[in-house]
Amino acid sequence: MRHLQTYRYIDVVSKAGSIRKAAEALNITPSALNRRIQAFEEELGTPVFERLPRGVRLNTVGELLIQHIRSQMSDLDRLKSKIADLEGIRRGHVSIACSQALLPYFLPRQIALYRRAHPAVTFSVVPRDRTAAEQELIDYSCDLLLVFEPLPLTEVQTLAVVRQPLHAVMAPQHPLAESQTLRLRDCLRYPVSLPTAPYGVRQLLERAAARKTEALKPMVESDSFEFLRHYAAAENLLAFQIPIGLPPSRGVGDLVSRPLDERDVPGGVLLLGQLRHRALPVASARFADQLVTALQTEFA
Amino acid sequence: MRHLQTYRYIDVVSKAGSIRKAAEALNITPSALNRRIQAFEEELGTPVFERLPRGVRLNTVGELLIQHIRSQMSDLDRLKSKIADLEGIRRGHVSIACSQALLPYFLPRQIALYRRAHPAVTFSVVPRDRTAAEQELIDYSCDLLLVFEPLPLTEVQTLAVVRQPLHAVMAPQHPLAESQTLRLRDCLRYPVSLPTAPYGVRQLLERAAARKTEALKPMVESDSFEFLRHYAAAENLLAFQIPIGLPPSRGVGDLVSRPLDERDVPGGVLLLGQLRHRALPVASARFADQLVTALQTEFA
DNA sequence: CCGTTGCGGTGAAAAAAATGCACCGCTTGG
DNA sequence: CCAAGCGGTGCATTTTTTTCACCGCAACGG
Repeated sequence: MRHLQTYRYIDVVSKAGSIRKAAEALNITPSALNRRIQAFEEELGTPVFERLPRGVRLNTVGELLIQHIRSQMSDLDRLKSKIADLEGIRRGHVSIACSQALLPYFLPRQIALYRRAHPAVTFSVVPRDRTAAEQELIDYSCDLLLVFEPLPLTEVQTLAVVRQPLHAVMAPQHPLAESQTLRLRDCLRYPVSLPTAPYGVRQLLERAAARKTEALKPMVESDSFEFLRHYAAAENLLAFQIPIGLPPSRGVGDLVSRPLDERDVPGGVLLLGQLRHRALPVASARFADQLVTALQTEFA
Repeated sequence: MRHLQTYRYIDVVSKAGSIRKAAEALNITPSALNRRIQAFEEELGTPVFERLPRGVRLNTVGELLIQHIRSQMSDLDRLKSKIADLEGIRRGHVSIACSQALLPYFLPRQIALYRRAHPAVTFSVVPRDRTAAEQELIDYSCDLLLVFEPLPLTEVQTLAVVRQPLHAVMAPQHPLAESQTLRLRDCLRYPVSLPTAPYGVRQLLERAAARKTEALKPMVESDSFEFLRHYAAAENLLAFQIPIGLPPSRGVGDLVSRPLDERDVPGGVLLLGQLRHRALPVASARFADQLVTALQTEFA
């Protein structure tokens, strides 16, 4: 909307860190952008940016302002989606920041289900770790967050929480594939692969191992659960995953999964949330509702 | 702020009911205003006003839009007041819609008290009946509402409620001035003056009288409590008022007040509220805090 | 040490947008 | 049937915004 251009400009400048870079991104000359900002600051009666030798940065007022700008933009989106809804069009866009475990099965299924009912609604799914996901919410870059083992998130309002025990994933011919549930000690007798330290799965395992005074000695580490899963199949290693990241049946294709005994490794939690006090666009709110019921019925 | 001019224009047009009238109020030509509205509607992709033979009126989308506009404007005010606060200026404006009983003693005292601490904060006090006061909140024309015996107010969020027993007000030489508390039956033996039907005081008395199968036969009716009070002194009639509308001591100057027995006439409630889900400007929020504690300590 | 680079800012010309004016067609009410 | 009031439009005019070319400044690198 044109009357919010200045707001958009300020937003872009704050992200770019310099007027000239922002101007390039906005396809206008730096001087035009500079003048807009100056005019706005004059109107507001106070500077919004600190001028540094290598660019600009929001000052305290600017921080307040940028929050206001983001919330107003999101509110305008919400208005538009309400209007679309009112016209029966049911358009919209839903943007979700989520942990990797959601990518293979859960979200594709849920999104497909939602889009069968509302084909004009589009989706963005961005894999993010737990802290980055929260930042996406705060920036209004995402509507929803769906992460495993969140850190204390002060800006997030919980929509649903479900418990997720850890599973070990392995090739069908792995010796442990015989057991129905696995003890941690048994797992650690075999070579394992692990996600890197920031991930919830890794932290749960580290904590559990520490309690048993065992050490984790992963043969392979990676940021990618998909890689770990495939690698486990290839080299007959153990990998670890949570149920929502596993196919609905416990063994499918070239891998099987077995739950870890909760006495050894307590399950983590998977959290669906949104930015606190934010009113979501209708499409996002409806999709969130669907996720809440899906999570609760599938992982009660 | 200039970038919200179109919003302001739309707001004024919606209130004026015609583009030409609004244009006059805004000191621009109707054609300029008309074009702005057309441009905005085109940008939005849908009309906002219905064109009628004698003017324009908001359509459904327009109603949605106007809500959005009001909330955005109020949000901008809040941002500005936050900024002022941050700069230590503590400016601001507080606007209160209230019942008449608040006008003589309570609000003047409270506002004076607040302004001693924050001299740059300005106030509007508009006397309104209970339904009109709610409308003021919904329009964002007022920040706070302070009314006696509110009807069910769905859009209002309660900040404080205090009980207010009814008092009879009379000249010191009135026979009933002897008693400490009054029974309804005693009062009705003497000529009384009453506020008109929409007022809470009147309704409480009507209900109480009906229960006792008595009838109220006011000698004088008025919309103005101030008039009623002075008239009671002049003709030696009984008037009725709630404690918050009376001077702190029970008899001062040429009038005394005596409480009605609560067995006959149950007290009403005085409610302090704001628009639900609205974030108030800092000044209004602080003043509301002060009112809450004042109400609770003075009328616990 | 000095040239180079990238930054925010400015003056004047050029382009774009908003406005004012005069007018149209329409409905309504006397 | 006409006058009044309404929304809408074409065109000249005014105002605002953008561009272009340039300045001074601080940081960096040889």
